[in-house]
Amino acid sequence: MRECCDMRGFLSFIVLRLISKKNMSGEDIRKEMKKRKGAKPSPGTIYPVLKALSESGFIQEVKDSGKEKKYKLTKKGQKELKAATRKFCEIFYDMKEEFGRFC
Amino acid sequence: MRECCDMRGFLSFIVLRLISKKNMSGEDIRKEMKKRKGAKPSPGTIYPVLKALSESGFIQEVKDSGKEKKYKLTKKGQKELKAATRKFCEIFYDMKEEFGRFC
DNA sequence: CTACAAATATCGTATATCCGATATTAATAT
DNA sequence: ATATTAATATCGGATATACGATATTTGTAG
Repeated sequence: MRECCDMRGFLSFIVLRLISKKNMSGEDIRKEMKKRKGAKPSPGTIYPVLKALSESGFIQEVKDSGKEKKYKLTKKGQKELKAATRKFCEIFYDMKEEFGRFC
Repeated sequence: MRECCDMRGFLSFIVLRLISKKNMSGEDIRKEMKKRKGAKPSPGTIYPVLKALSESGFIQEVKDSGKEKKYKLTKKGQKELKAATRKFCEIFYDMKEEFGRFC
């Protein structure tokens, strides 16, 4: 249901955010996470997420040269991301100060 | 290990943040979540988190009149919150714009 | 065409959220 | 003292992260 406080969609949220900025493959995402966090998520983490997001119709494969499989956001995915962002901000509306201090 | 991208500590993160601002009981936290999200987390969600946080030494019961059991952050909890905030900002450093638009 | 390597896919396992339901505790009202 | 009620605690069950290991696909080099 994910009605109330379910924080379990955060990895999907992050992936959606990344893909929304630039078409990305699983490897692209893993590299970006490494840049941000210092460690790559394991393949067993990222590919199932991509699959689920794809099956939900939020992302879509893009034809591309090379062996990578790039994804782009669908219309549905854009709506989902917007809704998720709103929720995120409702929970963390008071993070602004910390963003100033830590980021 | 929660080394890389484990987003599964977010509820604890939120609870730690709330308690850091004001000593709070489980009910206080549920009410605050309702204010932010429109729905209360179920008791089965919040009390186990409080218990785990307490057993980890991050929060501590405070004597209080009334039937509520208020918690405060411990020194260890303060350190944990600071570290968690830093991690949070590393992942979401590019949320500033959205914070402007949505919050 | 074949070998290689990179990217992707899948599997088994573990833990952290989550919920609803039920039980317990404890302050208060009668 | 007992009943009421709010707060807390616990339980069973579900799903979303996570990992490491293994398998499969696919582009490229030879």
